[in-house]
Amino acid sequence: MGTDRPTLDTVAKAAGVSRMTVSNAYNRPDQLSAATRERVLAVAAELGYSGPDPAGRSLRRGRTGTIGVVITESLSYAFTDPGLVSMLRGVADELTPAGRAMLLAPMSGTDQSASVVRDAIVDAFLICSLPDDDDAVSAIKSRGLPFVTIGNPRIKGHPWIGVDNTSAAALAAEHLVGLGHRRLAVVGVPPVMALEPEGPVVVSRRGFAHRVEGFIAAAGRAGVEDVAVVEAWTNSTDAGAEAARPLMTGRRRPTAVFAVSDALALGVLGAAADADLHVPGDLSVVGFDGIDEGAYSRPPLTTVAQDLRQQGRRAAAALLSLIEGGSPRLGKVSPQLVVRASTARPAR
Amino acid sequence: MGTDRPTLDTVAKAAGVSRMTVSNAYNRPDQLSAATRERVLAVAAELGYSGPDPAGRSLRRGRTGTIGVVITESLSYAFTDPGLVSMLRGVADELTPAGRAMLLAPMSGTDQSASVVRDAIVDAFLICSLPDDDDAVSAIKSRGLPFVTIGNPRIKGHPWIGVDNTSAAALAAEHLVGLGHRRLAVVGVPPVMALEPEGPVVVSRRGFAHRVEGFIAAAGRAGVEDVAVVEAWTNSTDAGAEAARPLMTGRRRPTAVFAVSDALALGVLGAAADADLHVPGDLSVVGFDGIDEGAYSRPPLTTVAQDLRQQGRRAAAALLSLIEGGSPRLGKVSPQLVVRASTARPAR
DNA sequence: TCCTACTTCTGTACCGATACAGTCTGGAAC
DNA sequence: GTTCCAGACTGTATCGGTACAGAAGTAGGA
Repeated sequence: MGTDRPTLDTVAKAAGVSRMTVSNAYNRPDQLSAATRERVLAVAAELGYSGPDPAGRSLRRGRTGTIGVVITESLSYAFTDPGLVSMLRGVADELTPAGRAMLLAPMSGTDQSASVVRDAIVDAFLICSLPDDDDAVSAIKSRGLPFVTIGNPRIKGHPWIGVDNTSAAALAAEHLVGLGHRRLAVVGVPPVMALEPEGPVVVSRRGFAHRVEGFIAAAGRAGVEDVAVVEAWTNSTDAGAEAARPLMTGRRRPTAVFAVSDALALGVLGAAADADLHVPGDLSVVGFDGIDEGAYSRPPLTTVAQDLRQQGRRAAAALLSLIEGGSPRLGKVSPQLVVRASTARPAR
Repeated sequence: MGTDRPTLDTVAKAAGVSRMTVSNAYNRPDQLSAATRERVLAVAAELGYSGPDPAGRSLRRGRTGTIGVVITESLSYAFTDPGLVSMLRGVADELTPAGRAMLLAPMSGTDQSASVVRDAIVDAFLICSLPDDDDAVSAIKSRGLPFVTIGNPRIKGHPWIGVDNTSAAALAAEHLVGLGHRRLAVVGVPPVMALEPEGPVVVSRRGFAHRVEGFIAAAGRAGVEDVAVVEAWTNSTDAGAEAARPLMTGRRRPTAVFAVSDALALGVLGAAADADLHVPGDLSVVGFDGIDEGAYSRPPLTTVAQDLRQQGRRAAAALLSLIEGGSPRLGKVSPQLVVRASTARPAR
């Protein structure tokens, strides 16, 4: 008694029509007379009924209108990664005109990740940069909903989009060696849990390791073996700066640095400035991803661009098509070396 | 017949128990013997049943485990705004330990925004920076779900958190005037639709106009009337650079610029560098928001920080408490003037 | 032996809506 | 005056679960 939320039934009784008629007033205006419809809506408004309850509707209809997005381990971390954010932006680009919402699952690192996936009220999943053996991935598989993956788990029978990190990193190596650099360094991120203030977070699912290997291998093929490797504790600008600091001094310091992400690379630029090294005069820097900020840094960053926004867009489009029963094709994206002002021939 | 997805019933029949027992096997292990539970789960696994369907469950339970987040007009734009992203990060911080997911509603600018809100399968809404008269706001009100607001729509009886943009901007003015600047400029964002590549987008819901007014008023109180105002076409680094360019030349160019967001301010730094003006020697720059990037720019940015991450965090915490039946209190956040290296006394 | 107390499991009634297959009404067609 | 039909509305079953109350079965104590 009292302040119960009105339902279809409440409105139906109050308007003196059947429940179906109220439902039709909202969903199929052509199934009833305009007069009745107006009356029903008026009664509904008076009762404070705001339309069919989404939960009931989605149960009956069998679809929810929302897409689940599952990223790395920690949502909080995801928002600090400009690459992931622009990927999300691409997803949003595609979902907005389709009128679908985006459900971000909070992957808490350890236990719940799978249970969050099991409880997600969605029509389909978009997986981005998860380890192959992640519990969330198998949970998604067993949900039996359509899904596509970006970057990491490549699952047979399901659309996938991404770059070949190994050959992409080779572009950076070839560029630097081509400019004449002979002492190189790589700033990577270890493939382990990083301890963030809010807890342990796996940050290296985006093929960072392959980028390091690909860079070293390509440098080797080009005749350069002198490649120092340092690891940043996480994929962020300040971690990049911190990791690069030791590379800035010494007689045999590298003349060029490849960072496995633009976020790190921006940190390298900062560390260089702090060490009074001029980029690109004293040090060349190459990043990876092609985030917008790279174009506005001082100097603008040379990078291996992979257009994450577009990947997000295409993945989302594929997902929508999958939901409609289509069988979209995705696949490898070609990375582009974007040469800006952070690389040059080494000083003599 | 055939490949129908298994339900509780399917599993119950196959395991020779009642539907309730299967349900309990998942939700209340203490309600049945370990042996039965194990058998039920085994049968479920064999049938490929991945646990209770979230839609059915949420209908029956009356809660969904997800929070709806409604931001400005375009989701795509939201991801380009570092301030909004860090606010989202704060929300994620709070939601992750609670095991709740975050539903981002795609506000498409015009029509659907309200219908997306009506169809959102959520327990509560977090509204961020919407105009008071937005359809989505009234749609949320009529849903009758708990909600809190950040920044713009301040609604009686619902928790609100935000800064007083007018007095916050005054901090910037007082700082600059205190340093001795007498020719000032403001980079604002007009309170209108901006035309982005993907369509018209309202970008000025974050109190930009109040910041401009607050700055001018405070400068006036301090005896400085010479305040030029330029408008960026959107709230982004490149728009900020573009808008600031005309301020960089001329005999009577301003000696200090206040940008209504850090994103814009970073653009101002870029424009200054392009014009060979030294910051802070030739030009002081103050931003607004306190985004992380401001700490790593060259030079590090003086800014009026409002800790958006924390606001997101507190708003989300309040929302969770509201869902639990609590009556949380939020309120005004005090902005902090963070003085870094982008401001100094004007050159003689 | 009977009774109480537990544990374990089952039955039934919803949660709020929509699909589908009618039923009813009034008017056009013959 | 029937027959037929389109349009407007209603009844019932069901979507997939869970809450709650009760029914067996099992043990321990008097």
